[in-house]
Amino acid sequence: MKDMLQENMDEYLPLRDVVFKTLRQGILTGELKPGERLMEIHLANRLGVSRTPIREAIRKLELEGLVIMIPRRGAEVAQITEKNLQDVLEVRRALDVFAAKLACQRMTEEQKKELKEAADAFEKAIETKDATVSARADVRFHDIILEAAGNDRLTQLVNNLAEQVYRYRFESVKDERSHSRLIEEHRRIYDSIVKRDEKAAEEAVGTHVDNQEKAIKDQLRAMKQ
Amino acid sequence: MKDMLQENMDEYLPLRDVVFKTLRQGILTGELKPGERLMEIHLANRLGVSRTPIREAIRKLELEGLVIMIPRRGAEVAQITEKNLQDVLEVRRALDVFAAKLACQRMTEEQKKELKEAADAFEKAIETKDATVSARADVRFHDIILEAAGNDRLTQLVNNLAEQVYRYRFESVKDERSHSRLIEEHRRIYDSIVKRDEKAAEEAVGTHVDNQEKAIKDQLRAMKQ
DNA sequence: AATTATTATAATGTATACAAAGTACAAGTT
DNA sequence: AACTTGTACTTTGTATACATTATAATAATT
Repeated sequence: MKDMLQENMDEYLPLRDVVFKTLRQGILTGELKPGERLMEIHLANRLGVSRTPIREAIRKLELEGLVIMIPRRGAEVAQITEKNLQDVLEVRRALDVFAAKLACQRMTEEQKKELKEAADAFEKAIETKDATVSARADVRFHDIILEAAGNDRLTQLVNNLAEQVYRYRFESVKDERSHSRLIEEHRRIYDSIVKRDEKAAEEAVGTHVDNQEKAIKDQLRAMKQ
Repeated sequence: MKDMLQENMDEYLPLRDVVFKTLRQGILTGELKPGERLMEIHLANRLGVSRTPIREAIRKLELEGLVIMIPRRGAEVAQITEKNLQDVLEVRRALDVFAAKLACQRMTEEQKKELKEAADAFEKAIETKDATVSARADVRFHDIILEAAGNDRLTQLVNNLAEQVYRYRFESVKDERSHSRLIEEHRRIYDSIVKRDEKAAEEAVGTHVDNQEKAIKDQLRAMKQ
């Protein structure tokens, strides 16, 4: 009874958090374009709230690096420069590799089973050629590794960094030419982690992220023209 | 003339940022203790501002992980659990090691000179036995390595993580028994980076952070009693 | 015609107001 | 004595108001 109450409590979300999620989604999906100004009154009207929750959401986006503040002019969606993207990808690679290493040391038998299921589900998802389904399965696979790494801060940082390049990654899963490569890479990652072979896992994740990086950069170059 | 104006423009800081820095400082120095509630009206009165800048500052602290929000109850200073500290230190170690590796690849001759100066300054600072001066010199040394790594996102993350353990690190520099060890470690880091010996640099930074970690944990255990 | 002033408009920065939820404590009930 | 119930009070969540600064468009001047 008390538990049920506790559960339903979770449903309450302050407007600032709703706005935060909405704006972040908008930025990541590209609905809000880099350089676009985020004007409080406009957003408030559009979302049907007052300026206060908007402002508080923007403060969080600011710290996350998704918007930049110009004093007395307001917020605008952060530009993704090539250097910036490079920096994010570089750090993400390091952290993903580190997560794989930790996962080798800490993964439980239960998690091994989950990882196997996720790997299988990913291969099936790829076959459906539904990019959304594949992307979700891909996320699930990596989430299990992160969970196995057992470091909440690491999880938070990797997820945040992944978010910053989200708009591009989706496209990379779409590209059918890379499907067999993706499956192969996941298999190598799975095998090495299950064997607790740290060096192999680090290497497998490293090349996996490298390839993703290449795909993203191709994408970016294509977009520029 | 325009430049001067530009410069003076920088002096303007929105109250929210002043409050943000003030509160963060308060948390990191321990003036605001873990578990302590941050009540908006009290803080507003104490700092002589309205609730609005306070709230916006809290939103940023929330995302930084320095305060936690309890819905409809407000913010309180985040507890540092042992697990949490462990997680932060673990990630910080990985990123610091990574920064050293990048620094080996990218450090310019100019930066090498700066690093030498910083290393010398650190040794002199240690001799003065003034903990504040030593700590500052220590920060300077590590900042140069980060700068040489040439990755802004990495710099941001490392600084943020360092901040989370700041309240303990200060104490570790104070402990005179560790002085010779610190000097020795800095020398090894300096030497390996200048030689662009990635493996050695990674190892040197690794043990440096490990030792720091031990010191912090001793500190924490001592505080508990 | 180009450039500077002027002025109206709109946006941010900050403070305040008000409603809803949470807290604590006293009074009443079993 | 333990447990509700009620009530005053505090605090957050949200909206709005006001002041200051930026923006843009028009008029005035060279």
